[in-house]
Amino acid sequence: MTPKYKNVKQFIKSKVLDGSYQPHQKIHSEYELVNYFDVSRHTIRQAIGELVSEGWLYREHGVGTFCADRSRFLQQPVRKSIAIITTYMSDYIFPHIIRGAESYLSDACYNVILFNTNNDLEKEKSALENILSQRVEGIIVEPTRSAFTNPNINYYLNLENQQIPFVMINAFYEELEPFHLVMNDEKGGYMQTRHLLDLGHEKIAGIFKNDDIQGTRRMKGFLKAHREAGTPVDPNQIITYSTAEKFGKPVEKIKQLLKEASQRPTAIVCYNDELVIQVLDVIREEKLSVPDDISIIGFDDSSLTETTEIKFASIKHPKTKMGEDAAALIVDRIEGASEDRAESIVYEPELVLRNSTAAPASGTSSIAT
Amino acid sequence: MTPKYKNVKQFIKSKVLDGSYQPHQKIHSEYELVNYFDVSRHTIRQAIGELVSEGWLYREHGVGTFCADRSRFLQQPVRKSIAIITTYMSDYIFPHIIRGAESYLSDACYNVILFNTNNDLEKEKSALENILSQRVEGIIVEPTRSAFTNPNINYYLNLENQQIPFVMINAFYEELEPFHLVMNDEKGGYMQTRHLLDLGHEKIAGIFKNDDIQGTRRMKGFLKAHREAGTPVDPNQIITYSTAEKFGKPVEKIKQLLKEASQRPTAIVCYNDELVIQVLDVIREEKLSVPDDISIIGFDDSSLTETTEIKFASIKHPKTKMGEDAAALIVDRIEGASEDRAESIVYEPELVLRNSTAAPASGTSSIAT
DNA sequence: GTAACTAGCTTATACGTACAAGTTAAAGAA
DNA sequence: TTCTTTAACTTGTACGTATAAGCTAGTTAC
Repeated sequence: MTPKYKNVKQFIKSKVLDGSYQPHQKIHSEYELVNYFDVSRHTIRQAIGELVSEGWLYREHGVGTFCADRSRFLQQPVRKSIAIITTYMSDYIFPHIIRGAESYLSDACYNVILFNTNNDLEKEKSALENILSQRVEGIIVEPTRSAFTNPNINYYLNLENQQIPFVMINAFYEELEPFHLVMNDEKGGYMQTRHLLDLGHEKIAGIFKNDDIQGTRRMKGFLKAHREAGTPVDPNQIITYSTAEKFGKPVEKIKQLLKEASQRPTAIVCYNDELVIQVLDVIREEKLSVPDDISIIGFDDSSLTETTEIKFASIKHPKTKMGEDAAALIVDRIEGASEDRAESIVYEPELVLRNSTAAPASGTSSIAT
Repeated sequence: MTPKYKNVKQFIKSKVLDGSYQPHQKIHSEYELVNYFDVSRHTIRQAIGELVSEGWLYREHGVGTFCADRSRFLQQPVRKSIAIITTYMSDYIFPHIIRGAESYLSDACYNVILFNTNNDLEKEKSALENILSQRVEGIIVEPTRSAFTNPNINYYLNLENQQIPFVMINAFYEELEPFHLVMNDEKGGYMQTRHLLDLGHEKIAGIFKNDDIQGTRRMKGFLKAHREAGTPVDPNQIITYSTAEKFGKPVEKIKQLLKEASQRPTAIVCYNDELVIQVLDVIREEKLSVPDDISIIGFDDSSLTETTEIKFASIKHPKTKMGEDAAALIVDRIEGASEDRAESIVYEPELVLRNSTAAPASGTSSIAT
């Protein structure tokens, strides 16, 4: 005994095939079919539902069910694609990384598909789901909230199962041991701080982000430099902030430090150049001068170092080159030409001095407090 | 309110994608899911039914429902894609435009494929060829060297033939009469200049780009404001430059003007905020002060207006919103839901004042020199 | 004439019930 | 032990009901 819904299905299919239903023509309504076959609406819907999912029909809410146009079976070859997932694609140095990757990948005949997470794990999840459900050859990903355990870890493991290569840039989840391209952030933080210690500073404030690995590593370097120099670190001089607090907390905290002469540091190590810009505003407000009263140093050596009246020191970040390298690495792993050559890269930091650092005025000095 | 069965569907799909359900592994039974989600079995069956027809799962009568092995079947469900072609994707306000578009398009379930031209017509050509030879549903393009005739015009005409909709942002090729989203650049240039004229300035320098339409339009506004105010324009006070000359010519020319007191303008209208940053360096070099000696005004109201010690006036640019609008417009045209609603947008400029403009010191004024 | 409303159609979602049919493994009989 | 039965579970088919939501055309009100 064939099920009723299969009879209905066959009946409609025949009408499509013999031309009784022409493409885009409305077929009988569900209730008409209910009466015609003397079955329940559920049965009719089951038959139509399957025909829709098989491409014979399509439905329009409130209008009716229509015969599909099956003449379109032409599908052209699709170029291979690489997905890039970034946290804040429009800000700061990220666009440069993307441009580097785009440049390499378009030369290598790959499409670049872009996903932006806004540092939102839900968005990262939906990006990964999209990627897993299409054909993407590889992924360049900048991890979201890299200092914490990532709930999307399963998706990354599944990428490995499905042999879709991915590389992580700027930071990476330790537990995954993925291919990665990162700065030596600890050394970078060390170099920032060491430079200031060498100049004779003894009271150095450090402002670091605490929800990505870069921040915690740079702070580690900050502490290491102090330890090595035998200079004690005053916990009050360390300020940490999360991405959400970016535009409030660090500025307020540093303002407090600068206001009280007893607390005031003679130098400030900043997590990145964006932060330097914010801190410079505070310094101007307090009528202090750089580098006479306060030395300051940023990280990433972005174009911001040159935009203001104070051209400030920073640590060089590969930016565009990192994008290119990431693209090259992923293409290598896809095309498998050189299994051995493909490996992670740790970029060594480089100090770029400008006129924002100098020996401290006090201690030996003459500037009034 | 998303339907319940879609939630169930998404839940199961996530489990497949993140690998919780491995291929050929039995998933939870229908009644387990009924209890878990507290919905009827009908709802569960609807969700599973769709996932089966989409190839995520398969069922065995009397045994259970299983995760399908998608590894070879994977090529089928390709998401629709929109291409974005930009001139300088990493610089200045462009990343914000892209982010706006990405945000809208990912919500609307489109992939974003990125092409960067570096203002190189050859690259624009190869991007268009790529797009035409794949299945791309629509294009958002920022024209390359828009002030000149475009040799790639045939590709755009061919896009029209193939009924692939495109919209142009920031500028557009007049001869194509495409859908477009642009600033009212002439009015913007007019407002910059008018503000300075209203303050009493009579010798205003204008620095404009000459290889895109934005530049020529803004200059037109600059001239119109002068004409309307009855203030003659000294041709020596107008500086134009091409993209290639961006980092040399405008700075040198303005330096010449500022050095000679007889030529020195009391105010400067800049093509955009990036240029203001460069000009501010020259002003500092010449030991002039803003706004006492010189007023200055930028265009685009980018974050640069707040980075330096002088917070400068600018003309507001929609940036992220422009990206969103462009995406909405292209999606509208693809899905054809509202043929009449889809139309070009001209954004009206808005003057944002900060502390970079004031009445001129000489002439009628009281501010000490 | 036009605009707003409404009745009546369509499909969409969701609850319930019942029984059929296939599979599995434990319980019981040989 | 080995075979058979059966209980308990799985998915499959099929009915009924209700309400929501979208579209269209005709009617009404202005």
